[in-house]
Amino acid sequence: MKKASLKDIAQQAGVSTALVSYVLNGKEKETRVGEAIAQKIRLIAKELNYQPNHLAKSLRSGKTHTIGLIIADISNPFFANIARVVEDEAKKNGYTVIIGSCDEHAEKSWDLLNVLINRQVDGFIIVSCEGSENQVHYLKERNIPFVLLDRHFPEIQTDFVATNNYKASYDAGIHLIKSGYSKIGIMAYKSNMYHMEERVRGYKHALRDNHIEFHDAWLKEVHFETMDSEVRTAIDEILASEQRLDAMIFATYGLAINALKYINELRLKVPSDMAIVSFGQAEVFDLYYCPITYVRQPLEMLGKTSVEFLLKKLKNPEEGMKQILMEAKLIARESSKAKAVAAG
Amino acid sequence: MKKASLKDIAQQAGVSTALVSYVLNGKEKETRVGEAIAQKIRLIAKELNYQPNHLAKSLRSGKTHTIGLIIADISNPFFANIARVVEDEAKKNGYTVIIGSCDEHAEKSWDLLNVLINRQVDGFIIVSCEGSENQVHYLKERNIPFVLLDRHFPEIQTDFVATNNYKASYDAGIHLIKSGYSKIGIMAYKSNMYHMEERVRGYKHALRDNHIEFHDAWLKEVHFETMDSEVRTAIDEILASEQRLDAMIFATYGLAINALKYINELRLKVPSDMAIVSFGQAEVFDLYYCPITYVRQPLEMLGKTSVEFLLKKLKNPEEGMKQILMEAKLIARESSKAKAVAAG
DNA sequence: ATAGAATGCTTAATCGTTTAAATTAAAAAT
DNA sequence: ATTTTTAATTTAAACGATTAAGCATTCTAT
Repeated sequence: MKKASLKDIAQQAGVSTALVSYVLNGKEKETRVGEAIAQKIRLIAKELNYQPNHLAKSLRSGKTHTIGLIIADISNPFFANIARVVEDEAKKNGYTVIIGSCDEHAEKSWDLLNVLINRQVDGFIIVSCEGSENQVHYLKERNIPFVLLDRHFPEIQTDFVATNNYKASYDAGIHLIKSGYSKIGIMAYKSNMYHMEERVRGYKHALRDNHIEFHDAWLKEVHFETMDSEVRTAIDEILASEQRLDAMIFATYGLAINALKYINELRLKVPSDMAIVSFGQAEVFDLYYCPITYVRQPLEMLGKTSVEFLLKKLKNPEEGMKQILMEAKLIARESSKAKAVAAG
Repeated sequence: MKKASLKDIAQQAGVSTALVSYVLNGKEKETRVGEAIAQKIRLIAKELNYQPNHLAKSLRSGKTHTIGLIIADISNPFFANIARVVEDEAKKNGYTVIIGSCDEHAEKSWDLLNVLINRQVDGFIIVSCEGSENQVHYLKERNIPFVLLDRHFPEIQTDFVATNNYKASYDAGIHLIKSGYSKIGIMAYKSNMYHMEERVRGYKHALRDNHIEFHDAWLKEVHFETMDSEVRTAIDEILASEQRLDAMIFATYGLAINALKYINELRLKVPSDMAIVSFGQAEVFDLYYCPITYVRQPLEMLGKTSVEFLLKKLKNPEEGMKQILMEAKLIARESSKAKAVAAG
């Protein structure tokens, strides 16, 4: 049994497709369709289990009610969760989301962008990866609506929804200092992306404001692709140095996971051998023998707001630029508890 | 600047859209397009950065090159990962995947099904939830191609790709018994889904084959929606009973996570207080103070094969029914290590 | 020279909708 | 008895692509 189309209904009802379209779209009033014929049309539609063809609708209207979501790394649970939020929120508004992960590769991101543009998505929500500025410019030029999520480029004027990473990292530093730690390192991705730089900057300022001198060796930058080995090397270096750190901030979930694995192998104890605060959030942090203190980003709000911004823009393309920085919250757990000797 | 269409190219080249279509689809030979004009068309297409409109193509061809993937619970990392595999594999073959999670609700699954059918997906890959048999029948009647993934209904003849859950669970039981445990419980979802029943059956047979009497109190069934509290109650009961269990099998990842959280709260030690084997896989199991023994399902193969089956069916709808059961592998870790007194 | 084949291109229908404009018929106003 | 309004419906173009069929040319063979 083939799918029923407007035509089929029209034939059965003995009317033109226009009438059917009007009735089924609730425009009977404006277009003055007779009550009797309207009833008949609705009945036949139900009988044939009519389902409109989205392709045809979209082709005609130029709107697909589809959002392209490009995520820098879907294997990161933070992003996976944010994707869920975006999907749910979009669905609530009658939009479908097509998700793609570029795995932190600008090239892949570019491919995705094109595939999704071909698929006629109405707009994009993008967690940008390094080196994708040109793509942002492209979207602006082509006048394709989009919102940057979680990461943005301060030098490009765009809509965005992101976390105040500077503040989050600053808070993490302050928290460790207040808990009695003073030799505090940070591990981050080697990257010139703004959100990463902000995390390092916040950490540095926390030290500075507490008259702790920052040493270059305290900042460990590793490459995303070769994280596995570089994290180990970095931790080896930290342990070998005379200035033995007593606490570390991990700027991302992935770094923390890799580091924790290695720390376990080395039989180091958290927090006595090393206190830890990490960005990102996941069940792992709860179930680790020593629950990990982490920076909780307003995941739900980030996702929802990004959808909200985009949909507003889709409804009214003239809408002004929307930018928002949301505050993260430090969730203190065992992994950063006050040093025995220090003040509680 | 608006998107260029075939018409735009045709106008610039001073030819009909037919020629442009032929050239850009590589049919110049069959349709005998002049070499000079073909060159010109290709050049103009490049200049205008022509991107074909998928909607129009699909409307015409009846093929969207889109697969609907309905997942029972995307918050389960096993499913999240399998979704990734499906997506990657589909992309390799030029297909886009639209993912939806029904959160184990048949009703939601039904909605998703309809939304995706409206979107004209070419076929489905489905991780079914309880009570969705009617949906499977519907797809069969409507002759819409689909493959069931991970879960299937033995009483309905369909294509499917799944794990041999009976064997996996049997192996888990044997492993615990060989490691010296004898009072072995299992926690599962209260469900009459086949995959769940098979897991319980496999466990029971492992006991039987080793002359261990199964007690009803050893099987704890909890509801998916109220898992949080019911898992706790179940564990409380186990601890309170005179027949104190020394090992447990968790039939799903979600159950294991909830149980481990509670076990931690109770300060029980794994495996000395209770050995554990769990289905599912995730980083948590690695980073837990005592790495968790788990059943590794052939995630990659499951995902890839399901795509393969579906695409074959799309290419040739007359293709015969394909069913496959894949073997899981038990990954032994600390959480089920041999009891001190028992044989190593 | 001329039928027939080969070549190169256009026409027009089609997929399933939407919607402005045209048409017709009936009712109301003159 | 006309004209004007109002109501109810149809027509047809459009969205952007594909493709079978048709129409001119030019070339080849008789």
